[in-house]
Parts: sequence; structure tokens; C-alpha cells
Amino acid sequence: MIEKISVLLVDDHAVVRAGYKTYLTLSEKIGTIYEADRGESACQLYSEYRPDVVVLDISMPGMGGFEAMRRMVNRDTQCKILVFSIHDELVFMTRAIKAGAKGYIIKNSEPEILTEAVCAIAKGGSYIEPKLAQKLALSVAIDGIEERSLKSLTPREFDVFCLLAKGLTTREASEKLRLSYKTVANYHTSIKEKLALKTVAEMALLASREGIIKTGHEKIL
Amino acid sequence: MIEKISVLLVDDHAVVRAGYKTYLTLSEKIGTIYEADRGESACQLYSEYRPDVVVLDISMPGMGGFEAMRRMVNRDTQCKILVFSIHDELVFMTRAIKAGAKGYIIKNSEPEILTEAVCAIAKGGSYIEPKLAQKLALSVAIDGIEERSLKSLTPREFDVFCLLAKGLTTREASEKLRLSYKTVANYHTSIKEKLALKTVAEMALLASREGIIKTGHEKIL
DNA sequence: CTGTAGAACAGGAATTATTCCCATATATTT
DNA sequence: AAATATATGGGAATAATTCCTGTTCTACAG
Repeated sequence: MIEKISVLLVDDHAVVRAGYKTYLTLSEKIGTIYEADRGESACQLYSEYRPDVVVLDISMPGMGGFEAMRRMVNRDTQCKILVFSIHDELVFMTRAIKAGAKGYIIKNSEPEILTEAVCAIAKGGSYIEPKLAQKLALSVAIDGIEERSLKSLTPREFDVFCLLAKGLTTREASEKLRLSYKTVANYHTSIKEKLALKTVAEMALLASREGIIKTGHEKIL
Repeated sequence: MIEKISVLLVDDHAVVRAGYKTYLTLSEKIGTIYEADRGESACQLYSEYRPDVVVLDISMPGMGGFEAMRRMVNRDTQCKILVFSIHDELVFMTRAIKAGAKGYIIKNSEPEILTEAVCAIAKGGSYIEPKLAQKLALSVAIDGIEERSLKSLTPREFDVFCLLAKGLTTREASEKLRLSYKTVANYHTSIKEKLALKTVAEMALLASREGIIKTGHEKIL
């Protein structure tokens, strides 16, 4: 008989873990299920039992999902991590994959997808939420294989970005930079396009995430 | 024998519902459990079966949580709603209570608290997550450093605020809330005026500071 | 019971902002 | 010298925002 898949479930919400568990145990391919409610214990349990697949929620307090993932990957580059996130934004998915995740699904996914993804990853494959994969494909098709990073901004665009993200109006930014309103308005547009953002609110949040502006509540990663 | 408590579970994530269900069925006081994955069907099921308690996830305001609650309360002022949220910020709790919820617990709560709260509410009582209750007491003592300005927003304005601050465009927000574009555009203006903000970037930063939206770098309180 | 007030919702018209497509200048690379 | 990237802004079409208006509802005071 084939070995069953062992899984380490990491999520800080007990109820949510119960939910995952319910679905995972429905599959006869899946055996032991370990549980952890935070990154620290997840790392420890991982070292101890070496589960085949880690199902990880990345929106956790404490060390956070990303950091836990990095540590596990660091310890064992072959480790198979499936990220199960509430975020359906591409940024999170690409970040997770870059950090070493083998799969990324979201909580809105059909529950069956969970076991499907776990099995795929256990076999050495990968699994990306179809909707996100498509979204990525589209965004690539539309604006090419472009670095959606702040580094893709020209110096001047970056100046404008900082001011707009901080909450200045287009007019205020143009006065501060001694530029024509039109110039700033045009940068405004090119910045959003380069960074694939739709609104200045997204600019603000990105800047906050990147530590460019302070909200007063940042945590050190 | 005493009648068992019937519960309507509202959460858009199937896995999460499975989790609630696991814990709720552990108690012999709880009987039938109905499920809904969105506000619309929740309202419909509520009218149809009149469950004793509604366990409602308001994960992100606007997407149906708050609005569904208001509708149910509208239809039956005696209806007993327990909000089960991921947000441990006071704003959400006070808003939920104002909108008619009988209880508010968070997903970080010990799972046993769920059934405890459901039972308390079924009996006509109320239940507030102890940590939040304490937090509120403290903040009242300090004379609400909390969100004094956010309080000036009407419930609907608050819904719109959350979405715009998160980076949705006016059109996207109107679609999510099923409102006319014009209505959202008008709220957009009134929100900025009430909060003395000039741009949506400022809205985003304020929301981030208040912990209403996550940038992924927040400090845990 | 009636009136007032607040809130939710949305249309119309005037005003602004944004987009897209230019054009020019300058500096750097190749 | 030619190509490329950047900085700067104009013009015109389009879209978003503001400000004002109105209709419903509900809540609540007198």
C-alpha cells in the first residue's frame, strides 16, 4: 500500500483549522495531520515530524506566515509548502511563490481544491489557484513581462509616487516639485500603469508596505 | 426536554463554515445548523427558518456582512446575531453592536467561546469578546483616542470608506455594494469632507493606522 | 399623530482630473 | 551619429468629482 500523505496545518484560528481538517480527512490519500497555531511552533513541528506538505496561512500574527515559510525553506529547500490565504491579490501570490511556496490557493476556493492541491504538491508538483493563474496571465499579456516593482519607476516618477502616496493632491505635488500640473498628472498615470495599481489608495498602501511612509503601526519583519 | 438551539451560519468560506460546524455540533444544546455563503441567501434562509441565532462573518464590510445584518434586524428587530469576525479592532465591534448584533467574538477567541456565546445569545443575553470589552473600557477611560473622526461617518459611509481605502475604484465599490456609481461618488465626497481628507491615499493611510486594513506589516496589539 | 431630523439613495449640471497621444530638450549609451 | 531613456508639458477626449437637488424611510420628540 502507498504511504499516506502527512500534513502540517498552520493557522492561528482553531475554527479555521477544524475546517481544513474536515476537508482533508475526507480524502483517503491523506494520513496524519499535525497542527500549529503559529510560525514558531510550525517550524518546530516541521523539524520534528517532516510532514510531506505544509498548509500555511500567511496572514498570521507573530512571526507571520512569510517568515515561517522562509525559515522552513531555509532548513529544508525541498519542503513543500501550500499557502492558503485570504488574499486574492497577485502580489501575495507572487511573493509567496518567490519565498519558496509550491502552491497558492485562497479561502474562497472550492473546498475540494484544498485536497487537490495538497495531493499535487505531495507528488512533487505545484498548484496555483486557477483564477489567480489566469489573472497573472492576463496581466502579463497586457503589460508585458514587466517588473512590477518600485525599481521600474524613473527617479522623477518615484518622487511623484512618494508625494501622492503620502496623500498630496496632484496640484500640491506639482507645487512642491515645481512642475506643471500636467506633468505630475501624466506621471500619476504612468506610475499607476507601471505598478499595476488602480488608485492612489493602493499607492499609499504599497508605500506603507514598502516602508516608504510611516503609518505609525508598522512591525519589523 | 428543552428545545435545541437552531443556528444559521453565514460565512463565504466553506472551510471556515466547516470549522464552526465542528465546534457547534460538539454541544448537545445546539440542534439544526443552516448554512449560507453570502448575505442574500442568509436573509432568505433567515426568513424561511427563523433560526434562534445567526452566526455571521463580517470579514470585510460592504461585501454583505454589515448590510445583511441590517436587513435581518430590519425584518425582525428581535433577531439574535452573533458576529464572528477576524477584526479585533474596536471600531468593528462597536459598529456591529450599533447595527443590532447581540454579540461579537473574534476568530482568535478560544473555540469554546463560540458555543458559549451562541448559548448566551439564544437565552436572550449578549456576549462580547472579553479582550475587546476590556479594551473598550480602557479606551473610554482615556476618552476615546480611538477613532473619534471615523465615528462621524454614517454606517453606509463607513462601508464605502473601507472599500475605497482598500484601493477599490469608485466603480468597483459601487458594484460590490450594489449601489449606483453616483451614490458611491457622493459618499466619497462626504467622507473626505467629514474626515478632512483630500485624497483617497489619505483615506488608505488613516485606515491603515486605525488597523482597518492590513498592509501586511502591522503590529499586533 | 404630526413634524423634524438623519440617513440612504441617486439624478443633473458644472467643474476638474485623468488619460492618451503627442512634442521638445537633454543626457547617456552604443 | 544614432538610438534610448528621461524630464517636461500641451491638447483633446473622456471620466471622475463636486454641489445641488430630490425622494424615500425610519426614528424620535412634542
